[in-house]
Amino acid sequence: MRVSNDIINCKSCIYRFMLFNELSDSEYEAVNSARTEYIVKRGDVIRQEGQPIHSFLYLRKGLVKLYKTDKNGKDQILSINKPGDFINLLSIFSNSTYKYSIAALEETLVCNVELSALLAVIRENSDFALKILNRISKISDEIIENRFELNQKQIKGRVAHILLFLAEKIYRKDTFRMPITRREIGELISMTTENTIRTISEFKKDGIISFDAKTITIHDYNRLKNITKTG
Amino acid sequence: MRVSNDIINCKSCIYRFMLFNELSDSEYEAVNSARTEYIVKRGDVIRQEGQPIHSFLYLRKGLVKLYKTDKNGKDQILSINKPGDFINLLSIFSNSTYKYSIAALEETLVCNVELSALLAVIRENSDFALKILNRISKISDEIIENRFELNQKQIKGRVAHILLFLAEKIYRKDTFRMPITRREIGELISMTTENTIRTISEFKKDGIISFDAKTITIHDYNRLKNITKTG
DNA sequence: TATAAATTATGACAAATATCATAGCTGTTT
DNA sequence: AAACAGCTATGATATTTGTCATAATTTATA
Repeated sequence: MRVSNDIINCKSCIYRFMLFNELSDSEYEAVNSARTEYIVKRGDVIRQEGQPIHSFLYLRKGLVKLYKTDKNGKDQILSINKPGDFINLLSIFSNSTYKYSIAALEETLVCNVELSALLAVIRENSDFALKILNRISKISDEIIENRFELNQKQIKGRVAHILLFLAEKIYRKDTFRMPITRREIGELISMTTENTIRTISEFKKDGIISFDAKTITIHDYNRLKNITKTG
Repeated sequence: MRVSNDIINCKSCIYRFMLFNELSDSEYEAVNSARTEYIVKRGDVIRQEGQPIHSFLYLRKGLVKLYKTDKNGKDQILSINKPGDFINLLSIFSNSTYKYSIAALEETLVCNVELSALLAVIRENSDFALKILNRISKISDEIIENRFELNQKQIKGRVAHILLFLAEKIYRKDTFRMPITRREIGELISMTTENTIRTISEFKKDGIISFDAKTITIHDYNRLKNITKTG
């Protein structure tokens, strides 16, 4: 019952919300009663760099980006998060204010747990604390691993990497509505919008993908995977 | 007494080893008795990607690099660590084997705490667990922030960033023995060795720095800082 | 100390990426 | 439906970075 209450809309959630199964009934109630939810739409900024941190945030539905704006006003996107992800875990324990911004890429259901409730449970339950340590390490591993991968690729490999990520990790489908603009892909891979567009057009010309204004279809996974390795 | 036992050779250690001051005497003894130390010299690999994780590692003296080798056999350096730093904290809680390699950049005194002893203390002492959470978040913040900074700079800005890091964060001196080769600087900033060398030579020609085979001196901090902003 | 190996240095050229300009397309608002 | 803003598209050109070659210097080692 507890689990079904927390699982929405995403296969991987079963695995992800297991975190809460570490808790006793009373601990779970403590977290749950400190929880609020709200819906945001594409473009809404959920949290902004510099804002104070009051809560622990996770997604029940939708898609968000974690990003940071540099001094030239350009954004760099650190990660894209899906239902079940704890989207501000990296910030909670190291800073009193956000180091990154979070914005919705589509209609998104955000859950808010009062930070004090989470901290109380961590204090009570050391196994839960270790689970949090594990989760936080994995999140940071993923971001670091991602930058490591991108750094050894040129633009074609980087774009291919993102397209595969969307198809395999986010949508688990060959055809999907593109959740991010070409500019945002550029912000993910640290390339200009123009060259990102050029690269995607080239993939289309080569028959690897096809797309219209709304959706994109991946036709040749092998070739795309090859490009992430060689390009 | 406990503190003096843990402070060696580095101003920032007083701050850093405060972590252990969270512990009761018996907890501290548990950690301390599970501790061994050994000395390694420049080039020695302390831990290698893929090795199983048995211990918690920190430095009492020296300098190490955390790095990862890509499929072309090229290294990317994620961070440089100094005395007081916990050099494998990111790996401990997320994986059973190392995701990064660690190697000494100079003669280094490494401390090893049996992982089981650390975990036992974390289980007993939730404030200590929170401190570990804080530390791990800061480490990952630093690495991510670093990549964010580098991504918005061209080669001159990146090299300047590293030189300032060495002078201000590691040595706190204008003149110091260069701990890393030009190739390693390139591996830190994701640029080729040749272009890294060219850039450093250019700084010399411009009078911003001077160097011989062993040491380097920074003459114009302002100009170097400016380059990190504009370049 | 002699020799080898790695590092630093520099030039010429190739390749990748950024920049600037312009235009068509799509979706939103009035 | 018209007007607008933002996104996609593409060409021309400039800039940045990488690659390859070669040599001097430094460091490590026999």
